[in-house]
Amino acid sequence: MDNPFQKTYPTEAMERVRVRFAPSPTGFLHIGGLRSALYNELFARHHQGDFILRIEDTDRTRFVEGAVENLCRSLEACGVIPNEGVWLDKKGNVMQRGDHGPYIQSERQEKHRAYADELVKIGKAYHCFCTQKRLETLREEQQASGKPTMYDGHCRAVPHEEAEGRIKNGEGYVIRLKLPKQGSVTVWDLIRDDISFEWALIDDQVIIKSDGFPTYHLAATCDDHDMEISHVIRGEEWLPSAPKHLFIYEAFGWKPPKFAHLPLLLNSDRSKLSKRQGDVAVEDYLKKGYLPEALLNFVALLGWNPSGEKEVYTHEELTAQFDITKVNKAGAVLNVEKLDWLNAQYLRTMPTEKYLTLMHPFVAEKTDDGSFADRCLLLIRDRLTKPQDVDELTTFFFRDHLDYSKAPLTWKTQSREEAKERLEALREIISSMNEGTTLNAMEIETAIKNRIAEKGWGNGDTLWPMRVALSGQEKSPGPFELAATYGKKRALERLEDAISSLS
RNA sequence: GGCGCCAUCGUCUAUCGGCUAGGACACGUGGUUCUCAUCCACGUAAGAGGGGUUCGACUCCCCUUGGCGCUACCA
Repeated sequence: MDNPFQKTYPTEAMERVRVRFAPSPTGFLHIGGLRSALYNELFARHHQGDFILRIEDTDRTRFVEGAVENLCRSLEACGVIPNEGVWLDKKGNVMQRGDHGPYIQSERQEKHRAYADELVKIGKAYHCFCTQKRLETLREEQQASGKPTMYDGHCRAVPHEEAEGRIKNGEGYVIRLKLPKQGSVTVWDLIRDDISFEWALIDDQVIIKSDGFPTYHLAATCDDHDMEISHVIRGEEWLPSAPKHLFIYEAFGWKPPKFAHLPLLLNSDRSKLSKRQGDVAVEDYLKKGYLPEALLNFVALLGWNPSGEKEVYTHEELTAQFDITKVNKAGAVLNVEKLDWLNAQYLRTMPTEKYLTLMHPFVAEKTDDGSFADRCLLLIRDRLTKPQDVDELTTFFFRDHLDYSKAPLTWKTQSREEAKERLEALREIISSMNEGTTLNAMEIETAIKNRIAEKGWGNGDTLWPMRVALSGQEKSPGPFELAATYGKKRALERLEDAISSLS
């Protein structure tokens, strides 16, 4: 009854949901960007709408070669795929699709220009001839006298004809919004409800720079309108400029979209997530071997959750449950340990075939024996957090000989003679076993446990030497599994090595 | 400085006025066990402070404090 979102949320009747992720191509896809993209995508899919990728490259000084391709690849790797806008074809070329193009902002410059001129014409914007120098001095003065630093409206009063003349004379200029000087404006946000701002405190924003390019404020707003964007879901850093955007919609008599400003992702010290403190690039996480599904799951739950006690969600489940109004207002600290845990969950529960296919590249160079490699991978599955851990966990499998100086072959206070005696017995048991193609861990266990019982030995004084003989490690998978994984021949070679090292 | 946003375990969060404040990660203890890991069980741990409103506030309102964002011809 008193839910403010019932105003018109989630979508007005018959309205087509169209949302966009609009990054600027300054390098790589930021993990926070991935979350923004995901929330947009989830919202769109949930409401059977469109998810558009638009590239905001109006700042030519910040453009990075290859960044667009990079962005697309990271999104695709994570399965957050736009159905409209910029995409990469099979050869990796940047392409565009949809009837609302172009989707690369720099290609829309003429439209932006026309909109800006229109705003000037209807008295909602004006040409400003103030030099950088003047603006600097102004700012310094304001700072010195403790006043808010903002444009003083110096060129607001320049008559149209004079402005035309000065432009004709080649004088440099920008176009600024002619914002109201009094009253207030209220932005309605799906996550934060109503937020009010005093017009008097908002700067006359530059919408066309002296290089003729539009700024974000004009370009994004006009493009959102042209592309019939219904909901603008973006980072919280845009909240303070939302009134300017609203002003443009109203100036043109356009119906504004609904806004949802997402909370920021934070470093562990609660500052805005930065490169300085760990990885922020999606590609870096992927390179480290984190699974896209895990990363997506992780990022989705940073600032939102479906309020059950479930932790692991598929993309489909996220889509079905996603509710933009349930997104948290507070920023969220990135907790890599939880990502590790999630990743491990995925590694353990995915189909075995998929697991092996995924992991194979990490051991492929170490052996030609594919079946042996698979057995090794299966054996370490429970001890894996990320694929890159594979190396550390498997190297001993593929060594010709193990270095037994690193871990004692003797258990606790056991004598070398006794350890050797046990290993010789084990060698005899295993060599008498019927191998087939591989040994079976259960059979080995039964045979060895029988012998232990028969002789009155202890588990520790038999199994420890065996396990270390096979692994060369203090910590490793169990001895029976190791023997089975090696196969009869290799297992016996290892035992032989260990026995001679005890002689 | 100005404007805005925010505030539950160390971290991510549940709670839409009734709470013995729930879950997950991390951490600790115990069990299984030759080791480690897995797995299972258990445990430590939170409503920033102060005022209201109310029979009743973690939940609503105000103030304070703290954190963050914006304050560019960057997005």
